[in-house]
Formats: sequence, C-alpha cells, structure tokens
Amino acid sequence: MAIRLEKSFFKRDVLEVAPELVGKLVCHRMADGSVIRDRITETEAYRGEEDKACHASKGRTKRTELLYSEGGVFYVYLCYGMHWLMNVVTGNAGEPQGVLIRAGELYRGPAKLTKNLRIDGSLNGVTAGDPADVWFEDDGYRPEIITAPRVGVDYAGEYWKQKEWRFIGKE
DNA sequence: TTAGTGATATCC
DNA sequence: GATATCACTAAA
Repeated sequence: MAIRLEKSFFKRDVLEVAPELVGKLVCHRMADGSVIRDRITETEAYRGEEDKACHASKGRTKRTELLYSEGGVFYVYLCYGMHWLMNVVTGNAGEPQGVLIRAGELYRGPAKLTKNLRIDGSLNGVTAGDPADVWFEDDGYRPEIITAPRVGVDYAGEYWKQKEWRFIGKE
C-alpha cells in the first residue's frame, strides 16, 4: 500500500530528505485522470546560499525565491532552453534548500524524467500533495543508498564539487 | 565532441 | 537592449 508523503516530510534538512526520497514514487495526474508514476532512483541536494552549486548562492531573486519557501514546494527550472529540471524545496521558509530529482527507474536523466512525467513550468511553485496533481508516494521500498559527488558543478569550485550530496538507489 | 535552445541575471 | 551563463540531451 502506498502512502502519500505528508508535507512535514519535506520540512526537514535537505540532507535528510534527499536520501529518503530515493525509492519513493513521483506521481502526476493527467488532465484525463490517469496517473503517471516513476520510482526515484537518484537525487541531489542543494543547500544554502553558501553552496555555490545552488541557485540561491547568487542571492534571492525572483527566480530563486521559491527555494526560500517552505518544504514541499516544487521548483521547476528550464535548463538550456529545452529541459525541465524538477526540484522539491525542503526545510523551513527562509532556508534555501532543494532536492533535485535526477533520475527515475523508468526514465534516467533529469530532463527525460520531467519530459515523461509531463512536468513543466506550469508546476513551478505548486505544493506537493495538497490538492495538487503532483505528489510523492512511499510504498515501503527501501533501497540501499550510495552517495557520490554531484554532477555538473565544475563551476562551483573544488570544495563544493567534492561534496557527496548525490544519492543513488542501489539495485 | 558539438549543436541546439530559451529563461535569467548582469552589464551597458 | 545586449550578452553570457546554465543542475542537459541527442547525434555523430
């Protein structure tokens, strides 16, 4: 039996939420009522203004403002003009933190995942669960988690580059 | 390895 | 208004 994750699940430190999100299911209800699901196999944590790889490191702007809201809010970002990347804000309001959903069991790769789940900018700022049509489910699956350095953060410098804030579910 | 793509931030 | 940047993918 699958349990829908409560908003409180996201109101914790991103370093607690990110690994726990691995193995969970992302669900998205379509306009016609059908639901698309995929199991998360890989996440990454982005935390704080001091984390140069985090968008919030550049300061609070219209775009990053969502990261400062409280846990459970989706932060969907268009990258390279054609790829939507899906994040979930964690922690309390005022603490810029977020989990990037990097890959699913069916759709590997952050942009493929959003493409196949029909995630796009219209979901930016939507709260998970609630009346929203996007939410997370826990069906009891607990994969073994392995950590690794984050991807695509060369520009963030050695210190942040080496942080093992990438969480991958082991088969 | 490179092209393609568009929103955002930063610089006039 | 103009340009540089970007947490990517697909094709070669």
